[in-house]
Amino acid sequence: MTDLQPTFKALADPTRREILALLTKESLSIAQLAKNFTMTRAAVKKHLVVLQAGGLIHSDVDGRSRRNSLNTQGMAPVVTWIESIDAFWTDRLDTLKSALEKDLNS
Amino acid sequence: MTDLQPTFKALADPTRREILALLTKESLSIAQLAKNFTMTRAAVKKHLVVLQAGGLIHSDVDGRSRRNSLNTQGMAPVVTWIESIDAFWTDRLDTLKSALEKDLNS
DNA sequence: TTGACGCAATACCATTTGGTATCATATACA
DNA sequence: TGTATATGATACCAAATGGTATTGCGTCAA
Repeated sequence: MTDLQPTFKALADPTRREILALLTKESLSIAQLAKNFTMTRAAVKKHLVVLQAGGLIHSDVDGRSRRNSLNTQGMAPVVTWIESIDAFWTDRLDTLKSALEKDLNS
Repeated sequence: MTDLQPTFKALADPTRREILALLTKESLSIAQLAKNFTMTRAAVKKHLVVLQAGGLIHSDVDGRSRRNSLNTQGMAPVVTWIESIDAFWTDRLDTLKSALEKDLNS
């Protein structure tokens, strides 16, 4: 059984969800991300650490900067858990997953 | 735009997720739920309040007891949000695929 | 080599959170 | 009625959390 906690915890903060939403558009450095918020870069950095612990992003060194990118595969444990709670969502989520798998295999 | 925060917050605690898992099998009173944990009944009650605020359960009076039941519809905002993140991912894969094909053909 | 720039790390602070303990309220039943 | 049972509500505590401020470390460019 994978550890769901870090991922659920990462998703529980609105700032972190907004960071993820921003990263869906493009990979961004901390400074670029921080421009979207009123808080300091250090605060944004802390959120990135939590997101990384949840397996939702990864960051790669790029010169003296650092590119933070989305890792939607990290959402998999959450999706699986939701499925386990009620079969109602299984169909909807299965459709979503097949779409992803289709893309991955094509 | 529905308020995702109460639901994500409700899901962020392992005890609360376990309560939801227990409620998938049957509706339970606070006392019955509390038997599954080492914490006090009052602590379980607090978790139930948070789950209710997240729209994930509802509780109906039943004599001097109270039946707590799962409300899987409450998961809808979360699923929708995840879809919004994943929808990007499929697009992103398409972009990547086109870029690769372009590279291969050049 | 020397700044300047971007990020990392740490100390520190206020607030939130998960928990207990305790007391109050409502209902079933002898 | 009176008592036991189940829940509700509140005060309080320790730890986690989200934030700032500050300091230090690499890396690019003149």
